[in-house]
Amino acid sequence: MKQFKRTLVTTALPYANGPVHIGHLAGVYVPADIYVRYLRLKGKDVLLIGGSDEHGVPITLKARKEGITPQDVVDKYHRIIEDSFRDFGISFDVYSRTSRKIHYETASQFFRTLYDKGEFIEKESEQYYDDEAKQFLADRYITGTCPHCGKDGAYGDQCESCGTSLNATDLINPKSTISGSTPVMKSTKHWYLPLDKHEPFLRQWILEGHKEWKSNVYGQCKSWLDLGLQPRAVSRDLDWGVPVPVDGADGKVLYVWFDAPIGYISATRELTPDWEKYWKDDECRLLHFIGKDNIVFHCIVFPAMLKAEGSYILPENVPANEFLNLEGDKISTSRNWAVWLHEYLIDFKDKQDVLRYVLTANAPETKDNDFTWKDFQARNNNELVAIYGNFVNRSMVLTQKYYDGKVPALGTLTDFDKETLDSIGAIVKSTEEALENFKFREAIKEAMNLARLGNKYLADTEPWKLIKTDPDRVPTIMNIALQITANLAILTEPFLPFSAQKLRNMLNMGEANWKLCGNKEILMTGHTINEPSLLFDKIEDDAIQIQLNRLEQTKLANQAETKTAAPAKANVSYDEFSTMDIRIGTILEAEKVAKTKKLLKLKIDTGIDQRTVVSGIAEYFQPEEIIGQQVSILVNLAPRNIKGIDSQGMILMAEDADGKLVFVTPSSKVKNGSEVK
RNA sequence: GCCGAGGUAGCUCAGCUGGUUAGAGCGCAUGAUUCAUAAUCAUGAGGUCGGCGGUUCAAGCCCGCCUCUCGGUACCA
Repeated sequence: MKQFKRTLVTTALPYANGPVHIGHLAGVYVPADIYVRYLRLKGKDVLLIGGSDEHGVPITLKARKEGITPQDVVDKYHRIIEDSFRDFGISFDVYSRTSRKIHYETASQFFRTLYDKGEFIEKESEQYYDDEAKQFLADRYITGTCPHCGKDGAYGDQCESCGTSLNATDLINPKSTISGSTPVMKSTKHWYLPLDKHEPFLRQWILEGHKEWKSNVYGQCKSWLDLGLQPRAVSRDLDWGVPVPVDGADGKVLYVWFDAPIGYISATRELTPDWEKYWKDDECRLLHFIGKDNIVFHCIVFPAMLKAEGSYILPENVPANEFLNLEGDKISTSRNWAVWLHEYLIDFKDKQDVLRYVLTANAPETKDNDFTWKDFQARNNNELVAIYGNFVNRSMVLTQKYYDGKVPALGTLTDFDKETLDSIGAIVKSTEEALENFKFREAIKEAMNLARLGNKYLADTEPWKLIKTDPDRVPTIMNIALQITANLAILTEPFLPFSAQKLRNMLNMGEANWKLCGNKEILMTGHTINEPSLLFDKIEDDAIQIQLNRLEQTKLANQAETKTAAPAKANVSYDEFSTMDIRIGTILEAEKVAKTKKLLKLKIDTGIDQRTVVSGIAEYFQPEEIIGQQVSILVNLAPRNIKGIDSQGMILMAEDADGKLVFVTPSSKVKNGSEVK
């Protein structure tokens, strides 16, 4: 394996439109912090880079909604995020933000280099333009009626009520959210990064060169490469972001996906004038810690950018994690279904390590995992308190009691003593091995085995009995128990930095140094330890119940919201309404459209004729169970070809709050062809 | 539909290029113990390794089909 002189660890930039939650922590920041702390303890040259991602349309929308500027939005969340990371002990060497001047310079330069090298292609395209506000509209700035579910308030990229992803041009009756006017199509020029051009290189580099990447990462890259890469726009029409540094590009900024990863580089520049040692020297190892939603950007898009630029190194590994769920449901910022870090730090003051421990022991390394408060409590009480805290406490209390806090001298070692001392080294070794391979769950379990070893050693040697029958033997036992404790103080430092620090203070040890790990004489004979205090406290049921109640409240609030009917659409005249010809018909035949998930091909007797309609209801109905069903059908909708079938009309469906579709059917049977008016 | 990842004890997960009676932690049961925040230590119960079929002397691991979960992608008049 190649030896590197330096390591640069980047962590996905949190988007500054909300605080950080446990999903972010478990997936990215906790493992990255553990890894970096470990390397630092080993005396390695390593940097941990982070920062807030502050551009992009969602932030401008949030600002508009709250009547403040985008800068206000990002200032607010950047502060919350930065403070909570610091208080939580994520040991960034630099935590920057993409609205800083140095980032604007770095990103502009980066773009300009690629531009000058001819690495972009230029394309004109037609996009919606707001004539009143005099600006092009990003997809998110356009709302209208969803062509799928018919609900108002769908965005140009997605309908939030049915979850369908859309093109802005699909929207019925589009409106600009800026001025409320109807947008017009207008031509605009943008630059594209031709990912397809880099495909052969990426294929070679990943599929041949990095077979050691985690299977989820490797698999997703392969999936994308096999689908074929497309040119991707690097600019867009918006006034919030890094301006495109080219003449005649007024009103255009770098697309946020292009700008954000460059933030890693700007943050490093902000930190040190030697930043090129970390970015442009192939003796440096670049690692990206991310969640699975970011795999494609960090394994395909960003490397393509770096390669196109030419002077940068590429990531050596991208240890991406899966997602963490909360009490069985997906974490969601918009639904407020999350444990927010800044709130946790208040509710569980000085319990940073408990959350760090739980999130590491249950990290979503190979598949999505579930965080439950009950598990949180159990791991604290049964593992941190009972195994780690308890061992530390009993070895220190005994030392105080028998030897007045002075480390007693080692006497003659029994075979069991030697075996136990050797086990320390073995545990350190397997912890290291797990850490080197980004297996943090396994690593923390191994580290805990050291505390288990200590408990077993005390139980087997029983110094509290020997003190009466064989007092000369006890100093050796207590010396060994204390050496195990001292080893724990170092070994657990990357995972539980606050508790490890506290333990070192109790042991009167000084700074941690990984080189001492596995050493059998960390504490010298006669060394005085301090009075012990508890490392971890039990968490009682009521503290857990408070959290569960809060989540229950969120659930109720969300239900209340979805029960509220959408507001009425704008008025239409009777003449407009009467242009629609809605009839009652009967389903004669139904079959699933091959190679689709949602589509049924229906044959309808409309009373006028028998016609074919394709309908997206296959997820809710089996073909055989709807034959004979009476339905309402819009018969004069312009026909459209779907999956090679001409669809002549649209079946009317009512959508329930949970998204379930039901037919709009006459309350008693009527003749086919009856008009609905 | 297609692509990717996953489905192993009640829970959370290990299981290397296929090889003896499938492992760990937590939980549970029983016993021991009291230095310790009733914490600890030992022992034990508990699994047709998602299902069916195949290859092999031998399959949790390889192949085929099916099924469920998560993600991506197509599609929704």
